[in-house]
Amino acid sequence: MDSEPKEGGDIKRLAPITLAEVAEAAGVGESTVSRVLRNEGSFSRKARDRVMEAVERLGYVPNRIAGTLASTGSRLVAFVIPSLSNIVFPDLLRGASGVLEANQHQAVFAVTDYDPGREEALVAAMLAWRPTAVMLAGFEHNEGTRKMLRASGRRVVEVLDVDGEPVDIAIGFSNRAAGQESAAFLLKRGYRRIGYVGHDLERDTRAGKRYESFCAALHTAGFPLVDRQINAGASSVESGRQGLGQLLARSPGLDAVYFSNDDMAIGGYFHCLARGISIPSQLAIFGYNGLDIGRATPQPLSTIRTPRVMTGQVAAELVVSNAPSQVVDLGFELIEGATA
Amino acid sequence: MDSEPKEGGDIKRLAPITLAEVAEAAGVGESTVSRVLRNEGSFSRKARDRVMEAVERLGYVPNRIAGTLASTGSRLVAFVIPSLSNIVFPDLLRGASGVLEANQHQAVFAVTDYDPGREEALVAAMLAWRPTAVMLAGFEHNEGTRKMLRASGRRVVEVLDVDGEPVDIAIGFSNRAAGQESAAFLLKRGYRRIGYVGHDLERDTRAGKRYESFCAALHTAGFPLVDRQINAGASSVESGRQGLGQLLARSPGLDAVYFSNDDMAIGGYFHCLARGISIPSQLAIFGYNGLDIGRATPQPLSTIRTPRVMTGQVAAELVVSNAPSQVVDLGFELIEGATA
DNA sequence: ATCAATTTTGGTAGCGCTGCCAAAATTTTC
DNA sequence: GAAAATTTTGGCAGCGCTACCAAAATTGAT
Repeated sequence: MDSEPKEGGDIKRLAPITLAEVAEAAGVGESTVSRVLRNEGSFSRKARDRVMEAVERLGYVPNRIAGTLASTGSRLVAFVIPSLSNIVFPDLLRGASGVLEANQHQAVFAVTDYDPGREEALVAAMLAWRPTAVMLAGFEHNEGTRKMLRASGRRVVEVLDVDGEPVDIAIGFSNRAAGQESAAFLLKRGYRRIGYVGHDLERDTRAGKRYESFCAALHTAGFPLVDRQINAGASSVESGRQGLGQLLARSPGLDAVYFSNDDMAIGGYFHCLARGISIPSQLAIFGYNGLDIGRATPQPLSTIRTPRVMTGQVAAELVVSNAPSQVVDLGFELIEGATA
Repeated sequence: MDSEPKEGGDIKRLAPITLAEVAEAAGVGESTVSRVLRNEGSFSRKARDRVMEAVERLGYVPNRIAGTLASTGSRLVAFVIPSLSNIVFPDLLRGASGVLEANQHQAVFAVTDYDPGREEALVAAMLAWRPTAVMLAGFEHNEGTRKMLRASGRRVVEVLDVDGEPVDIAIGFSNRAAGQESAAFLLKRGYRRIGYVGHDLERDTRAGKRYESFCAALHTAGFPLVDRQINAGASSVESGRQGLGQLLARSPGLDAVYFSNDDMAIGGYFHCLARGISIPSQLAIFGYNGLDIGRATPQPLSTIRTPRVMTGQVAAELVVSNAPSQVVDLGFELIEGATA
């Protein structure tokens, strides 16, 4: 094997087959081939058969680059997401990709790593493909990003949050309400000395919103947050485990801990298992996301289940159907579980 | 809000700015603008400044569709992956996307749901974008898929496996070796009555390869697999938990269980926790993947850690550098852990 | 100052397809 | 059977950009 990229045994062509070649081979005009392949306009059954035969025989694959340039609409949908480590985003992509594929669209994505500057650069790169829509996480974007999006003439969908002013469409659930309800639940259960373990809130602004409204609700109820441990970096099971260890070392009297998400909460759960802290009698644990793993633990995790996959589905559906600007609140479900 | 998609306050343009308009505004020729923006060929400092000023002022975003059609190479890399639920694939995408973004490429993806027919259709859809490369999981593809890929003139990268005949490039690790080493490890530790809990092996052919070579190794050693529980559907913690329950109900005398991956193994771990089965003295557990969560459990999971993110990185690097056809075995690492 | 070498510049022909239109073929109507 | 209505068809401009080339401007050598 040498540096030559391809040298494919049988079929060796530098340039792929073009529509003109198919037309030639089928003995029809280019327009007819185009119409048949897009199943648009009118053509005779005979023409159709001859075209299809030629397409088959030559192994023709249409060039969407050219097609897009000539027509309008790229049938590409761009996702500019903060991360792929946080299961939230694969779930979102999963929901969307099914719908997109069923509608002959393709998903393009790029990962910002929670950096608004990168987000701006990546949005620009994405817009260069003239996508049908751009999907972003949440509402916190640079002014430059927002301006570019507005000027782009593309659909813009901000997902996984509804607490903000959308550029065009927003689909998700209220992180503020989630934080508030989590607090209400813990209070209702009688917990009073409540702590928090979270990851980098500067970057994950949705987690930040949950935290803020959680604290506010506790405060209003007269039982303000006792202590918190906020670890740098992304959320992870390990971070949650260590975080709870550090928190409890400082504040041993806590009776419940709210985690920034389920990954962190599962880590906390493991800490308790390892230390023999009984849940929930000695310490209650509450998460966010409603991951599957939380249902398989010996005690099901108390958490809030968010419709992440459905967010992706609905986002994709609105985009392919060219729906009007709107905010769709898909809500969430509080899972009582057995850890709080 | 009504059905009108956009009506963006200030900037209202149906068609985005074109390069010709920038040239006009900057008082230079189109070619100059093109050269400046691609930073290719030569141009004076003065020309550069005028172009950049106009670009800035007009908010010009180049049209890559047109650029690609006129030149060669779309700077798109297509991923046709089986799933987004299995963390393996987000990890792969994560590794690749960083490298791609750093090299001005974009990732497009589609999800086959482990269906070779869908894979074929999606590969065709992807090839329509004339991507720089197509990345696929493993070697098990329809003949039609393979033929299309060979005829496409694109780079083809088959990832996450090296046990097979690549179309062009293969990067990953040996699933057969992993199965074999897992068996050797359990035997070395003295386990003799070994079972297996897995998910749908027809579809996840890489898990199937591990299973086969695991069984073969046990057989060779004279301690063939005692029993197995194979659940339909994708792998999940819940499936692993239930699977182990069913397996142990049938074969209570097992002293070790090999799981199709870490998700399943963690499920098994939870089953043991819930039933008070002590690990590893009563039952040993061994997984595959080396997920982070397995390091945070009270007893670290015994497993094989695979370089999934690095697979993505290397795949992307080879593609952007137009490396020759080759097979890259990234190997794996056996984590002794505390569960086996 | 003169001519050669070099750098910078703009015009223009496509890239492969779709959209438009008028021409050709077919069907319907009287 | 002729005229009108309808369906089917092919030619060609042009989508926005890059590649190529020749012309213009600048620099260097003598």
